[in-house]
Amino acid sequence: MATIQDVAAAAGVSTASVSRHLAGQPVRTADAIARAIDELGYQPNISARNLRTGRHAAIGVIVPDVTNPFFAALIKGVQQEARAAGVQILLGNSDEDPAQENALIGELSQRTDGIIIAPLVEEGRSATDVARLRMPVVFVDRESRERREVDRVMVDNLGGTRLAVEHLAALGHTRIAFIGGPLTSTPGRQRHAGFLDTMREHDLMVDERLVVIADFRESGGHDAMHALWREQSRPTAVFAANNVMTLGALRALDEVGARVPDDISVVGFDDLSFATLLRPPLTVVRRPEVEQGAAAARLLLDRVDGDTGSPPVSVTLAVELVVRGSTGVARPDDGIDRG
Amino acid sequence: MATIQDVAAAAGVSTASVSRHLAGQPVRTADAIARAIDELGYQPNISARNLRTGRHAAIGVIVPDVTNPFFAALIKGVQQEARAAGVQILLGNSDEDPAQENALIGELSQRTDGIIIAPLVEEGRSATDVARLRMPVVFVDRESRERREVDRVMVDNLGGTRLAVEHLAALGHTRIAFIGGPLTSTPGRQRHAGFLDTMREHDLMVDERLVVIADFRESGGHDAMHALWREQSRPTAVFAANNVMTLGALRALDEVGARVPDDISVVGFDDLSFATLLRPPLTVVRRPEVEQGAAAARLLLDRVDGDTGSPPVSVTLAVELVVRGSTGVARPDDGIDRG
DNA sequence: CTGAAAGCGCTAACAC
DNA sequence: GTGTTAGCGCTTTCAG
Repeated sequence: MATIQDVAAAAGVSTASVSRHLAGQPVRTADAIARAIDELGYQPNISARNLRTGRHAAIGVIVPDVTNPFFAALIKGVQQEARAAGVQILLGNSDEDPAQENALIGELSQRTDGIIIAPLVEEGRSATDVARLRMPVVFVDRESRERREVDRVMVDNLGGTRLAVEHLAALGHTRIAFIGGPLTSTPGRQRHAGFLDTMREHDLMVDERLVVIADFRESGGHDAMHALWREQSRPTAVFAANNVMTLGALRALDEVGARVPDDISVVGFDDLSFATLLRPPLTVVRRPEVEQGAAAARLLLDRVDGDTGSPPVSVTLAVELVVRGSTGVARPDDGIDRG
Repeated sequence: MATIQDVAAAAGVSTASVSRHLAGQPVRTADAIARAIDELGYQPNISARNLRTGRHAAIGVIVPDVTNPFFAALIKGVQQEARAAGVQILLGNSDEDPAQENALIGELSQRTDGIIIAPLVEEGRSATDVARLRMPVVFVDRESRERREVDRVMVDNLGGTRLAVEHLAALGHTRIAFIGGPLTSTPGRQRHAGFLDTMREHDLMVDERLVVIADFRESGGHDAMHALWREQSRPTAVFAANNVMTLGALRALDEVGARVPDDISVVGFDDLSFATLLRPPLTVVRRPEVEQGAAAARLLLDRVDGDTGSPPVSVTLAVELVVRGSTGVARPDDGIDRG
C-alpha cells in the first residue's frame, strides 16, 4: 500500500501538504497531489489517522435483535444519518442478553466515537458501565436511571397505549387483556402503566388475571395468549405491548380457533410492514421507526462533533393509532362468565 | 485514558511484558500486571494496535436493505460467527444502489480485514473494484463473474424454483406465472432460468405474458401481480422469486378481491417468520438464512486467519419446499380464456 | 522470560 | 501557503 510519504514524494511536496489536501484545505499543488494519489492508488491508513486524531469516524449501534422489524428499521435510520455524516456503523446484536450487551458496550466503546443503545432489559451493569464511559451515548426507549444523564430518544408509550385502550373502550369492550413486556424495561413499564391508568380513567375494571407480563418475544406473546384464553372469564379484547408478542398472540388465537375480531379484538404496539396482509389486517399503534433511529444518530453525532456542554436532551416521538380490521365492537354476549 | 506505559510503570515491568500478557503469553509478573490493569482501568487503544499489526479485528457486511427479513437474518448469522471469533462487524446498507454499494466497499475495505457482500444487482464497477481489493471477500448469492475468483455462499436457486414449479404442476396448474427479479442479479437469473427449465421439462407452455421481470421489491411484486391479473387469460398460479415481491403480489391480489388459493395459488421464494399468520398461510421455498450468514462469515474468517492460498470455494445451501395453504389444486374451469 | 527501542502512517503544531 | 518534525500507543524484533 502506498503511504502519504509516497504521494508526497511523487508530487514533490511534503506530507503535510498532502495531508492538508486530503483534509480539503487549499493547497497550491493540489493538482499534482491529486494526480499522484490517483496514480499510486493511495488510500489513507485509517488506523494511523485514528491513532493520531483520537477519533474513529464510526459510531456503534447495539440492538437486542436485528431480525425484529422495529430494530431493523431503527438501524436503517441510523445508517441514513451516519452516511450523510461520513461515519461508519459498528453493529452489535445483544441477543437480548444483558451480559452480551455489556460486553458489546465495552468492545464498541474502544472503536467508536459514540454509541446508540436500544436496550430491551435494564439489568446488569450496563447502567453503571455507561456512566463510566467517557463518550457520547444515546439511549433509545430507555428512561434515564443512570448516574450520568444521557441523551434519549423516546416514543410516547403512555399516549400510544392510551390510544389503543380508548379505541377498545369506545368499541364497547370492558374485559380488556394486556400482554406486556418486562417491567425492568422502559417500554415494558410505561406501556403497563399506560394500560392501568387508561383503564382506571374509563372506570374499567382491571382483572389481574388478564394482565400478563411476558418477555417481548413471539413465544412470550403466544404463551400469554394461550393462558388468557384458558381463563374462566375470557377477555373480549387484548392489547399486546410490542410487535412480535402481537404476532405470537395471533398465532395462539389461530391455534385455538378463535376468530379475530369476532371472538376477540387485537391491538398491537408497533406496526409491521405486512400488517395489512394479515387476516384480518392488524390494528396497531404506529411510531416513526426509521425516524427514531435517525433522531438518535443526529443527537449522537452532535455530541461527537463537540457539543459536549449542553445538558442532555430527551426527544419523544409521537405515535398514532392505525385502525384496521383486528378490532371490532364488543359482542353483546361477550364477557359472560363461562363457569 | 491509561496507556500501556502507565500499566508497565505501575507493575514495574516493561511495556513488552504487558503486551505479552495481553496477548495471552506466559509472563512471570502476570499477577502484578493484571492488578495494574484493573486498578488503572486500562483498555488497549485499538487504533494503535491496528496501526501496528495492520489488522482491524473487524469485518464488513454489505446488504441492500437491512429491513428485508432475509438480510436481517443473514446479518444475524454473520454476527454469531463474528462474536465467536472476537471480531466486530461494520454494517453497510447500500439501499439497493450500486453506487452506494461501491462507495461502501471502498470505505469498509479500509477499516476491515474482509468483506461479505450480498449484492442485489450486479452492475456498476463493483466487479472490477472487488478484483482490485487486496483483501478477502465473500459473495452471498452471486455467481462469480469477476476476474478474481472469490469465495461464495450460494443457495440452490434452481432446485428451489424447480420444487415450487413442480408442486404447482402436481396440483394440476398449467398456466403458471412468474414474477422475477432483475436478470442482472444471480438470484434473478437463476430463478428465472429454473422456472423456464422446469416448465419445459413438464411440457408446460410458457406464456411470455405471464413472465414478469420486476425488481425484488414489494412494489415490484405488487405491480407485477396487477399486470398479470389484467391479462386476458389469467394465470391459475404464480411463483414470486423473493419474499417481499410475494408480499406485494398478495397485496395486489387482495386489492382485486382474488381469493388465494381458490382463484390463484401463490408460492414465494424465501420464508417469512409470519408466513403462517397470513391467510392463507404462505407456501414457500425455504432456505437456511441465518446459516447462510454464518457460512459466509466462516469462509471469510478462514481467509482472514491466513488461509489465502487455497482456491476459492463455493458453498451451496439446500432449500426445501414448505407447503402451506396458499397453494391448492387447479380448478377445472381455470385457465379459460375470458376473451 | 524480559527489556530496549524501532517504527507502523498519519496529523498538527510550529516556524517560516 | 508550506515544510519539518514530534509523537499518538502499540507490537515485535533483537539482544540478553
